[in-house]
Amino acid sequence: MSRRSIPSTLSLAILGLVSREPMSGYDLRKIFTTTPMGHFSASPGAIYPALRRMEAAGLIEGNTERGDTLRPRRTYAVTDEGIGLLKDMLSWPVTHNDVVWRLEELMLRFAFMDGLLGRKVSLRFLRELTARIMEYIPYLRRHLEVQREHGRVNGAYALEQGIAKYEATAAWAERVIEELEGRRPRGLS
Amino acid sequence: MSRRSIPSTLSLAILGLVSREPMSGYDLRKIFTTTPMGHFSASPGAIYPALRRMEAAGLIEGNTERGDTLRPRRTYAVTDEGIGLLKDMLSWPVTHNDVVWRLEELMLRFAFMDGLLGRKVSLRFLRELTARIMEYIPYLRRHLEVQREHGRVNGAYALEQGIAKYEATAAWAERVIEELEGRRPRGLS
DNA sequence: TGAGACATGTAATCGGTTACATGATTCC
DNA sequence: GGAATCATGTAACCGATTACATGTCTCA
Repeated sequence: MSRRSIPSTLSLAILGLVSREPMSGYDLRKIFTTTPMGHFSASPGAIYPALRRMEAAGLIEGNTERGDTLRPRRTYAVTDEGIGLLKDMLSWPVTHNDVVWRLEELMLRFAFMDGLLGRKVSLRFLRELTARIMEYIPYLRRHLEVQREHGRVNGAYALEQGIAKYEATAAWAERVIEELEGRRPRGLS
Repeated sequence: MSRRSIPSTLSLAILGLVSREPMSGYDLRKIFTTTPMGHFSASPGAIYPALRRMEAAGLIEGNTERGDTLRPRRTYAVTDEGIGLLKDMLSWPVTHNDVVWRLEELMLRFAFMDGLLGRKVSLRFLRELTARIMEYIPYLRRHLEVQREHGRVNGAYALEQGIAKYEATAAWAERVIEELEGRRPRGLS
């Protein structure tokens, strides 16, 4: 795990998508508006500046088509450096803070993992994820007691929703581990 | 549902907390660092400016203690206008976009609902939430098929996690509805 | 030739992050 | 009197949102 990083989750999504196949900003916007791929802003004011930043950082490379016109099309492809950073970020360990604050980003990392890194890395990721969630849940349960003691009925219920979310994610991770290990038939959601 | 609103989720959390009892910025920071109350930045650079904005907007009112010193303590209490806005925001219907992009904010709204509005409003909220989730899941399932057709193994799994999260939330909501209606004993998470 | 999809951009504004700075009170 | 905790703030920077602006291609 190195310290190299990327500013935002949006950038990670862009880097991951562009690493699968070269794309224009418009293609990215289409993906963000028409698929559940993360829920990223498809606003041009977010995507085009992000592409320029990443190009300036050497992570992607733009190729201009129709360059003579006033409305050229630019297709971006990932560079070796971009692939390096992406692989590096996808290899990061799953931390407590990831689980608390960035669960969606973790899922994004997982979604891009199989193309660039092996099944083993996916498995390690899932085991770490499960471990971090299992460490976190008791803390949430203690606060659930506190909410109840204070008579915060809805506060307690809302916490229960959080716990249910983490439990469902841990159960999902365990199921996927079994499937990836071949100990269980695959693909029945 | 009026159009009046507040800029950020952080502001909603602050308004809700301050509406329960007057608090200083420091008190808020402590809550954000030591409890799972949302996961808000406890950074002074976020909280103190937010308090000033909300005071300027007339939603809260600061009371300075120790005003003669260079390090006064300011305790903020909600104003009538603040209560009005909060009640209004808590009464908003649950929309598709809320479910897709702001599930955590929905839970925050729910957590503050019982103090200011009746059990009936909580029940309506939960029914709307369940309905919006049930409408959303088939869309996610269709995209799950697309991921599988494209051979995106991890992509499909990541989507399954999303679906599992929504299913767990819908199940939670249905359970809470029954408990609030008295059709089921309460409080066993 | 017009509609609709394709395609990229900018400017103003705003809130959050990070890092830094500093003072007050309590209690041993 | 020193440590820990209480307590508030600011400045630089940055990325996202919103709204606006505009050009290009395809096909009926």
